[in-house]
Amino acid sequence: MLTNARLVYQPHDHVRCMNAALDRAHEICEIANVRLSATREAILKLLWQSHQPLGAYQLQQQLAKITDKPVAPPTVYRAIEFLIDMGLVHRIPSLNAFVGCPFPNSEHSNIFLICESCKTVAEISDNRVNTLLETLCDKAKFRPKSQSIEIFGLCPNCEPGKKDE
Amino acid sequence: MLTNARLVYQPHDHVRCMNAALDRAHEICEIANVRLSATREAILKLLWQSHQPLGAYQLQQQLAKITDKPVAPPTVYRAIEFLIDMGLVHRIPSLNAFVGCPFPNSEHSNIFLICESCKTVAEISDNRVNTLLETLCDKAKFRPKSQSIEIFGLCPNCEPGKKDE
DNA sequence: AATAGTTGTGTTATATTATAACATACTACT
DNA sequence: AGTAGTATGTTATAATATAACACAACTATT
Repeated sequence: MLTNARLVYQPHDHVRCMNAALDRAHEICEIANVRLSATREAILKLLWQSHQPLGAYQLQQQLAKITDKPVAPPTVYRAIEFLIDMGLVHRIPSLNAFVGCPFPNSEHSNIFLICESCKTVAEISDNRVNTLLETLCDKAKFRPKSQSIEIFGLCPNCEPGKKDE
Repeated sequence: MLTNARLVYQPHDHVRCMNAALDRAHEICEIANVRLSATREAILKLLWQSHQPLGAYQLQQQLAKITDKPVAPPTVYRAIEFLIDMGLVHRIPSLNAFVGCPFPNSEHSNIFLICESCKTVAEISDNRVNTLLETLCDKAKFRPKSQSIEIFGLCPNCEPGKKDE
């Protein structure tokens, strides 16, 4: 099992967290021989400002703040598309929003824990879930290609009463 | 485990399928003492025309065809919201579309098998998945409230080569 | 360094999905 | 019939996403 839940739910050196993600991104793009252009890197960096997903238009706005020349929606969507294709970013369908992927090299498809209060998203990658779902698909004679598992609820910081025990 | 996969993937008496769903809906609304108005029933019926999900604007168009007075989007969305609240319909977030729920009385949260070719959606309800996901949430100290599990791939009818063996 | 081919971005317009806000109509109960 | 509650009509607009074509930047080769 792979997860960034502990990290996400605790105060941590987020700058390091972000830099690690950016470093991984550079590596991955280098290996794949594709360009992590300025726009693409900027979008990725914005997505790593926090563990809350951002919508395309939020990204557009924030990009306008830090750049001189504001960009139009297609540019944002193209950058996002690239990052998703490279496995560096995930789309959270039910939120129409995007979040940086904490372990882009993992083969496993991922589970998102979405806090309904603070909107923080943690990710879990677990083989048992995949195996179980594959078994179910098999029984149904369905051939799975990809999946999206979103769990909504309250993260430990927003859970009323006990914060950490 | 509960599923409508077998049914969905095989030729079946769909009129009966639909009528059963409508009957269930009437029952459920009666018990809950809420109104399954004409518009609401029409929308539900449209969603049960097939096992392919429909978007809000597709529903609007189809409704316009069978009714004399076309309705505006809010009416469609309100009907959908009602049906979702009653557990009679599901939203498929990644498709921005809606589909009739085959076992509205089930407590379990559901898994959608979405065929990328014919768009058919089958549903599975399985306790082991829920249990496993709860265990994972527990470890992450995340309190789950609801979930959405979408699996994309090919249904047996669209799987190239072997149709049924 | 000039060229051509590829890849990335700019720009404009528009499609698609969803909701806010307020007015009116319907329904069930007394 | 009157009234409270529920459902729908209507208008406008917000929010999300993409199509289509022009231009620019990068890369590899000569």
